[in-house]
Amino acid sequence: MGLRLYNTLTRELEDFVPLEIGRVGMYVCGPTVYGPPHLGHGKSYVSFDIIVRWLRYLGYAVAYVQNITDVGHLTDDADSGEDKIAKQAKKEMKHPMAIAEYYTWMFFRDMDRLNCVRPDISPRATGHIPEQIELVQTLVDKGYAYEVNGSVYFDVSKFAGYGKLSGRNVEEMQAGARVEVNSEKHSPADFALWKKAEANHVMQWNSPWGKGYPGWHLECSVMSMKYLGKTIDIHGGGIENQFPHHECEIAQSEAANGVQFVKYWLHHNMMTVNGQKMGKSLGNFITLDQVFTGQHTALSRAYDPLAVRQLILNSHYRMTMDFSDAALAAAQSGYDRIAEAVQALRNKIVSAPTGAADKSVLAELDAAKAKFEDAMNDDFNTAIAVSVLFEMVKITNRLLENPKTTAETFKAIDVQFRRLGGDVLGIVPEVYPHAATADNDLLDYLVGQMIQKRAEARRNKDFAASDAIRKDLEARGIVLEDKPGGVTTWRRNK
RNA sequence: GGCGGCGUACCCAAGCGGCCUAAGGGGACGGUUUGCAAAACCGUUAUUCGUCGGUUCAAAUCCGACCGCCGCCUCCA
Repeated sequence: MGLRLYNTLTRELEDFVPLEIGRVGMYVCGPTVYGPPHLGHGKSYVSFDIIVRWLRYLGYAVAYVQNITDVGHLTDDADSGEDKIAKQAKKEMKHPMAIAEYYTWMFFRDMDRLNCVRPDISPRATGHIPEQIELVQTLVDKGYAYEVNGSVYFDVSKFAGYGKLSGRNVEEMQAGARVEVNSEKHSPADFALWKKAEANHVMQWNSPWGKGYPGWHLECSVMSMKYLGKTIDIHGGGIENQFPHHECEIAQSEAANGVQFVKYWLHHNMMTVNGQKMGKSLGNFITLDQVFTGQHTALSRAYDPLAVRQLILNSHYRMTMDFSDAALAAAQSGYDRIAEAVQALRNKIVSAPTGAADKSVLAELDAAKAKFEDAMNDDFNTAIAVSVLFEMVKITNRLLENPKTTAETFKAIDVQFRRLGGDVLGIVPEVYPHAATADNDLLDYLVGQMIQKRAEARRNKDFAASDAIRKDLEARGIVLEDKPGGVTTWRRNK
């Protein structure tokens, strides 16, 4: 079975056929950098990270572009209100570019912690002002846009396909529109390509229409075209951007180029808190950093970034996910369970007897892999994919109890964990941060000394002393576990 | 008002016409193991999928109505 994905444009599950054999151009709408990234960003970019990773697993050479919006757009409606980055800049008494710089850094930091692969290109909107002006000019020249008083608007009535992505038509929208009519526009549905800047607007550029700044929708069209071409395979983003943002991107791009802009539109759904969308505007968001440090009243503890990732993968990307501390705690427990098994497995490879890998285990692994691949090919069903990892955990634990299991058998399982759990899902790291290996040698030695002291106390039936040692270590985040055969292992439990 | 989506066990969540008397995780309870823990293992926890109808040999899955919740139509992941 090949890859099938849900295309928002056609509202159907479609076979994935790239424009060019073996290559995929993928553009994902990035964040506007005026605040710390929150759990919603996590769901968004983990979702697309998985898609990129899966395409690469399938052998495609993927060019992954994800922009950074560092020009503030407007806080209330399309034609008035304040630039959000400028607003934050005033608040922090910094230059808008300093704000963008700082939150861009924070975004990358948190995405790295979530184990998202970096985009191949992270273009900034401010780095593409000439190209944006060029596109506006093209649209004016072709008669799709008009200038009024230093601002340029796209004339929606000139573009027949407007509404094809979101399934709306202009008349219906106007009936219930919440937007105040802007007198400059020919029609309320028209949208700004270029806005005239007032003198006190910090971010502004020269243009054929005077000093101004670009409209929000413009950057994605421009950067997508510049780095991936006039028609791209995949464009991703949040469902809330389906309209107007993506609809406007299509109108601009197709009007200018005369060819289809995007073949497959992929939209992920929102993260909610108590059933309400989590958003910067709503102020109900929990930042990723707060989750990783436990610094939020809604959280009972700090969570592993990869446990957050696992929580996100636990549901389908097109479904809303209601966030709760309990759900995250459950994901953390599940993550720990996989981590325990994988670490035990890797430790065992060293001491297990040599010999050929067990054929029946290899067959089980193949069956698991097939199930995993089918699930991922079915519109990226990560929930099933994660469940396959748990099946592998079961196999692992079963074999760990059998002293005859060979190192080759364990190696085969580890390879599959690395491939599916690591390369694809990104929830099984190459090396666990707190694993008793490598640079933790000294700690391993010291804890080993304590384990010996405790073993001695236990031999003397001095359980008070042995329990004291265990409690003491536990208070410092080190858990001792007595395994069958008189072996005691340790692990960290922050 | 228009457009879209969701409602599955105590919680999260997959399944989208027959292999479903419904994956997987968490939790809870019982058992094995253990000096005690921890971890692991075994077992139990939805004859039922918001409600009511309909289509079908067959429905959680399709259709209709109703109830509840959410998103978009203003910036937003």
